Amino acid sequence: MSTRSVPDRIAAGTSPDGGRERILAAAARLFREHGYAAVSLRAIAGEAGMQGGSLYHHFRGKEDIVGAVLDLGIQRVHAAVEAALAELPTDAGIRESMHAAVAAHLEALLSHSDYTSANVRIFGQVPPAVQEGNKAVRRAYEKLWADLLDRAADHGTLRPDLDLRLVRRALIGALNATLEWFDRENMDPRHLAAAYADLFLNGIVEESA
Amino acid sequence: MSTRSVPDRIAAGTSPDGGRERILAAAARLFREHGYAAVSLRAIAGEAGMQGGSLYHHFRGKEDIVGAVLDLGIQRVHAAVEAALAELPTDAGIRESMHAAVAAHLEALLSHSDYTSANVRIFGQVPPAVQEGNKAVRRAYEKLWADLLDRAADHGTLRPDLDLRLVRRALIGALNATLEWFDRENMDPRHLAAAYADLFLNGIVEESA
DNA sequence: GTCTATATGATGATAGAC
DNA sequence: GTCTATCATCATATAGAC
Repeated sequence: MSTRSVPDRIAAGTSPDGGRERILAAAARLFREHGYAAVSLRAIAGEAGMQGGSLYHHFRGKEDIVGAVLDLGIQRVHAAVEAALAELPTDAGIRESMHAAVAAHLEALLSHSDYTSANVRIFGQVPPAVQEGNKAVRRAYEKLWADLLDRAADHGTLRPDLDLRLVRRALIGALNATLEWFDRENMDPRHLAAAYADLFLNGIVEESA
Repeated sequence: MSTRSVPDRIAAGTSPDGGRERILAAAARLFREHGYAAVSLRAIAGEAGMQGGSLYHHFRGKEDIVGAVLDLGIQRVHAAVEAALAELPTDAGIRESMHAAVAAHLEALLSHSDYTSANVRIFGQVPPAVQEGNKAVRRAYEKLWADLLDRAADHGTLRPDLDLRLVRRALIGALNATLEWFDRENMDPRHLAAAYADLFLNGIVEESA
């Protein structure tokens, strides 16, 4: 039995998962900035405070590392949005639900931006086997949004001529694109969320007619 | 004076710019699929039907090639949208202008998808000097959209509380994200353009109130 | 304008000491 | 669990023949 607390073990680098987590954080940051192929295992190890060969104690290889980074990039956003929707009253309308989901997505997206941006940027560049592994995680998150929009449509609060698949893709595309320009120094993510939810709910023109 | 027509010279690979264009097309396709660092000059040369050393007759090196690919990815869309807007009557409203601009952006984006997708995917992964070179091209295209939205706001046809910078970024983000899933076999780009223009103009909820 | 050959260095992965 | 040493392979860029 360990004689050190969990934080102490993490600080000492002897936590069972401390090494693994340090490696993933380093990999996410480097993959985001330089792409998949440009990042050497030596560079990841260096950022994580170890030598190249030590990575193979925690992961089977480069594909194993990037697979974990890609999955975390989706799963953290998925968990945040799921939790935000669970906190809403059961009779919440589309405006309230959309705002909560958009705000949770953006807050998680921009808080874990090394993982989420790495996912958006390099998914299309990793080996096919790694892509396949991440697709299941992606589909699970897409279903959350599809269900949210379907429920609103069933309640008659959405315009009936919409293609909800296109709405979902446009919305997620616009949200994820914020990774390329958003700067916490200049804007509050909650302001961004309010503006984006309003934009998709109401559009830009003054009158509907 | 050449005894062959321009198409013949291009087909024979003896056009003054045929080699350069073949190299750029090959590079765009490979950069899009595998990322910047993953693509070797030998691979680009092979796709273009030559050997590695021959590239240096047309370009100074890898950064020169990727810079040209990134610039073309923006410039071709910019030119298409500019031409579409120029064809509109001078008294065209925001609905007509938005639809024309969205349709032209999507058509050019998806027609030159190797160049445009390479730009979206690898811009953040190329050396800083290459990024700087492409930023001027990006800013020029952003100004076109900023002017379009500003004119509509001046005419009072937009909701007055909008942050037009955010509207522009959300719209371009949603449009460019189509590169990751759009398939010409399953959808007409004009249908996509109509749905996206309508979505941003009118939003998704049934009533504005 | 394209070729071959080459200089110089970095890569992913592995083996085995401690 | 981390280290060092090493293998085989691949990279960009250059030089010079044709």
